[in-house]
Parts: sequence; structure tokens; C-alpha cells
Amino acid sequence: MTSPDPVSMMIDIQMGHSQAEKTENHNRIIRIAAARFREMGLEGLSVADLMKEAGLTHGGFYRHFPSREDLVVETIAYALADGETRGGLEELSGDNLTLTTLIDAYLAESHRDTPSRGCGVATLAGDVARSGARAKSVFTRQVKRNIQSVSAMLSAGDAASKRAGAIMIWSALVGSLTLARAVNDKKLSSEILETIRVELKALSGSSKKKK
Amino acid sequence: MTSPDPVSMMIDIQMGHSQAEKTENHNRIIRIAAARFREMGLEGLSVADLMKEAGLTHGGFYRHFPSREDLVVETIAYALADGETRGGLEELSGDNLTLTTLIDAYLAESHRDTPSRGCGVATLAGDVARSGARAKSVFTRQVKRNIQSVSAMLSAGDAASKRAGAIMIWSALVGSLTLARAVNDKKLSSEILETIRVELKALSGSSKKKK
DNA sequence: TGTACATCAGTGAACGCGCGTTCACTGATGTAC
DNA sequence: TGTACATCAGTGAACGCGCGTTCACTGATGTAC
Repeated sequence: MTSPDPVSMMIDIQMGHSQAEKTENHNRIIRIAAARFREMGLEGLSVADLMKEAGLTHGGFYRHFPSREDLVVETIAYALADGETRGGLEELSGDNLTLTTLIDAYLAESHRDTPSRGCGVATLAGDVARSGARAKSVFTRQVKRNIQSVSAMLSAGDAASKRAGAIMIWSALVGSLTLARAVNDKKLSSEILETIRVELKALSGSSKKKK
Repeated sequence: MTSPDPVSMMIDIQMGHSQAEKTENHNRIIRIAAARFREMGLEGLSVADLMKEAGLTHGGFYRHFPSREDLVVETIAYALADGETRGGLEELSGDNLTLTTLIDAYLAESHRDTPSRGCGVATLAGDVARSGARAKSVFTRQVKRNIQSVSAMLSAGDAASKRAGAIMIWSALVGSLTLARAVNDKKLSSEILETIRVELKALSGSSKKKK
């Protein structure tokens, strides 16, 4: 009732400071940061705004993180691996994801239009390229995982050509999604997504036939 | 002698404020901003630092631009089209550029390692996606030009499949270069570049044979 | 060709503001006995 | 099981700093005559 924020209302009844609540708050801070960083970039969110959205005041931030940079590193790790995120690849955890399903989900207009809940590799790659070693390490680990995952989805060819295919698919996914988001022209944006959807499916299909 | 900056030294002898000098200064400001924006992002450069590097003081900035945002828009246009830049595509103005040459130049390690002089589409796409309509319009125009250019380099297939090929090539170029820059692992970074070089050449070669 | 003067590029102090971070404080938690 | 007390999550005022922008000022430029 005091707070209009639906998330913070849930624990707003009477705020004690138990260890369990700290963990809850910590997770909430990270979850919010993960959304906002993908939406506004790694420098587009202030500590004060973040804590406000989490239903806390800015001073308490430093009970959770030594500095803003530590938040960034921890949040990148979460935003990339992420349980909650729906951008396509995240459903990998369920083994029923086929490459076609991934491509269609990844290059859907709904994914393009909700970067805050989408693939962090695409949203954050540019920012990470300008960040420090810690951010890059976390990012690198996830890129390797992603290449591995897609590689395992390719049924044809030897290990090396599967890996090459996976790198090609990831590059095209990230590049096309980023371009589709940066472009002002709705027709062109949709055309980019649709084209890469078709091209990538043809590509993974044809390599299947090659075998 | 007063200034250690080699660029500003050239016109440092006795600073008058002629119209010609204003134009020189304006161009220099844009050229510097174009390099720094690609290097540090659209928000990573302050007006004061920019003017300092141009050998001027911050107050004079507003004789050249109504606001920082106008600088950003004008600079994006310059950084993308660019005469000076060497990232690969810029040599398009000479008609002797083949697709193979473009791919090799674009995905060279030297290009990866010098974003300040490289392709602005790759460096700025993420930032532009979060920017205003004016920045996006300028960016969109250049993406269209780039697709057209690469499309014209493809010798095989009808107009539609050439266009699709060009979109695929651009997506893979931008995505792979961005990933190669964000990644901490030198081996992986080189592997990404090398893989996409091979894959893209194969792709544009195979569509040639199709005809 | 020479003189008077309006223009305006560039200067640097000053502005309000939001940033990341610090700190003295509060009071519920959870442990020691 | 009950009481005393140390811990520490969260608060909110305050910090120094760098940001984009404004403004009164300077003096060379370049035009009017």
C-alpha cells in the first residue's frame, strides 16, 4: 500500500533484516539490474535508481556489493546464463530445443522488442567489448557455452565443421538481432530477421545433406 | 610548442577565428569524436575531453553544435560513411573492391584491434539501438547503403537472393566482429574471425556456382 | 586603399545536477549463556 | 526456555566530482564606406 512497486510490496509488510531477506533482496537487485542493463546498457542505470526499483535506498547497496563494478560483473553472469530469461537459447536447459525452434525464437520480433528479457550476449556484447577483464571473462565463458550448445544441435559433419557452423550461426544471430534493433525502418528490420531465419535454416539443413 | 597535441600544433601559431578556421576546427572535432565514440561508445566521451583533444576549450563547443546530442547525430553520420576510416567497406568508393577483399579486411585482427578507425556499424549498433530517432535514421541509411553495396558484389542469383546474401553477410560480419572484440580469449577470438572468413567466402562462392 | 565598426569563434568561470561512495545511526535478528 | 547483547541489513544525509550547459568577455575577422 505504501509502495506502488508490485515486487517490493510482496515483502513490504514489516521489514526486518534477516539473512533470508538479504538473500531475497540480493536476488531481486540482480534480477532488476539484469533487465535494465540489457535495456539501457551497462552504464545506463544508476545505483540509486536500481535500489529504488528494488524498494530499497541507495545506501544499502554497499551491503551487497563492494562497488558498482562488482554489480556489473555479477549481473552479466546472471543476465547471460539466466533462468528467467526468454530469448530463445535459455530454453536449452530443456533438451527438447531444436535448432529450428531456437532460430525462430531468437529472431522473433517479440525478442527484438524486449531486450530487457532477451539474450544478453546480443545486448551486452558491445558494452563488454569496452569493459574490463572481469566482465570479459564472464562473457567469454557464456559464448563458449553457447557455441557448444549449438554445435551439439547440428547433426551433420565432423566436430570441426559442426563447431564452425555453430560459430557462424551465433555470429549471424547476434549480428542480425543487433542490426534489427538499431534500425529505424520497420520493414527493413523485419526483413533482416526473416532473411536470417531462412538463411540459417537453409544453412544448417544443407550441411545435414552434405553428410 | 605550447600544446603537446600534434594535430592542434598545426594551427597553433597564432589563433585567429576566421571562418576557414572554424570549418577546420569543426571537422577536427567531428573526426576526433568519430574515433572516440567508436572506441568508448556514444556516452563514453565528455564535451570537455573532446574539446581538449581538439586543442580548444569546452565553452566553444556550442558555437559548433546546439547540444551534445547534435554532435552525436552528426558524428554517427560521419563515422559510418567516413572518408578516412579503414575498416574494410570504406574502400568501396574505389570500385576495385571484391567481396573476398572486403571479408578479409573486415575480419582481420588489425580491424578487431582498432575500433576507433574501424567500421562504425559494428561498433555503434548496440548504442544506436538505445538512442533516439535521429541517430537511428542516420544509422539506418548507412545499413541500407551497405546492403546495397554487398548485394552488388554478389555475381550470382536474382536480385532477391543477392539481397538476402548481402543481409546474411552483413549480419555475420557485424556479429562475429563484435563477439571477437568482447571475448577475452585470444584463441577463441581469432577462431571466430577465421571461421567466419572461411564460411562467408564459401557461402558467396557456392551461390556463384548455383547460377 | 585605408579606416571604423559589427560580428562571432573561442575563453574560462560559474551554474545546477546526478553520479558513486561514505558514514553515523536504527532496530530486528540471532547467538551466547 | 528466557534474557542480554553483538551483529549487521537497511536508512538517509552528506561528500567530492565530473557532467552538459550558460554567459560575460576578448580580440581577430571581414565588411561598409
